[in-house]
Amino acid sequence: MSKSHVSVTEQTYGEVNQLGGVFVNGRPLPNAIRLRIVELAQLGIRPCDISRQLRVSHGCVSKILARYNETGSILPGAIGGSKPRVTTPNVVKNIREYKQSDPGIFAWEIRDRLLADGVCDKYNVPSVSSISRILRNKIGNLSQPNQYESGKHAPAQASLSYNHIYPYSYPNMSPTGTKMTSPTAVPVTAGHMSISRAWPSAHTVTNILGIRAFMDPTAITGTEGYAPKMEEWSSVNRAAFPSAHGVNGIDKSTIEGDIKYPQPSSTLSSYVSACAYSPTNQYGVYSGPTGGYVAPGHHHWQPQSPVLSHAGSGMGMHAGDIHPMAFKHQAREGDRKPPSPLSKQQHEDLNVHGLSLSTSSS
DNA sequence: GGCGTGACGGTTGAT
DNA sequence: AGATCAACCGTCACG
Repeated sequence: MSKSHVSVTEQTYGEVNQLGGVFVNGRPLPNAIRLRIVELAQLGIRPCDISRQLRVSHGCVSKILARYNETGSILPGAIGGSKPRVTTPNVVKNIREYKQSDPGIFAWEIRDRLLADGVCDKYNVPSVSSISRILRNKIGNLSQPNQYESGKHAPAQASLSYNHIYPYSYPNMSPTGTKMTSPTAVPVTAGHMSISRAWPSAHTVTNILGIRAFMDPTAITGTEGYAPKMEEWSSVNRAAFPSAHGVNGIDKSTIEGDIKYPQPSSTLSSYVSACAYSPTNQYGVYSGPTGGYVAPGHHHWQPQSPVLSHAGSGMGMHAGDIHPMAFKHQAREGDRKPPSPLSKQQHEDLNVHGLSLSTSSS
């Protein structure tokens, strides 16, 4: 075990990997780092070099890049939670109706009917055993009304999605079953992430890396002083990413609606602050020594990369930028892992671990 | 030396 | 409120 605990105070914890990078076991790398990994890879930098420069294990780099190649997203998957229920009230209601109309119906027949009637689809149809359990536990004596129905039978309403009830919308789930935010569950926009960025010259990794926002607290103005939970944060970014397409004029229509939590229009400053961890952030582990990487005041990036420069990229950006290129083109949308369920606070301030990315080796 | 992959220990959030 | 479960995480080591 080369890992060593870094915690020096009760407020900071984390571990240092073999490369000297700080990470929080069990928690995703900051999106900024993830983004950096992808961006560096797009600049042609080898994964092994990215690994060394960012001090992220090569396995992680490989994983992030593979995920990006597969899904077009740099974002981590949804952590935690449980599988969505399939035995929704609507399903139970329909099962009861089937049972009432045909008391001798088999569970597998009910299952088929749920599919045939569009009450469920292949992703959320209950198993036969679940149906049997429903019949046994929830329906039982059909002569008795139950909680799900008080009077007339409502017709099977396949279109009655339980999105508003259940955070996961099966029809929107990826084949991998990754949970996806229901469109109606928590309207989200990512307008604040709709930023273009200038990217430094690819001539040197050092410049490319220029992670001032991580390194230089003075560059982090407007840090809210509160870092939301990582999942919230990542969910924000996850939700935010589609807007990048809007920036690219690819999928703007999908992001202009549901703006419920507009973010400051200053995408640069807001995102820089969002991506910079305050020293009192939740983990504290990425708020290590700063300033040694990019000299404050000398941070000015020019849009030079043909790969990563975009319209309106005149503004210098910091490491925390979520760049449109963080996603692949829309054609990838189909196989992207859907975003994780959005939860309560994720629309609030974006904060990313401050990074201890002292890259003196460069 | 670079890279893909699985085990591992950990976190998270819904149930 | 706490336990359980199943998702995910990044690191590490191996091939």
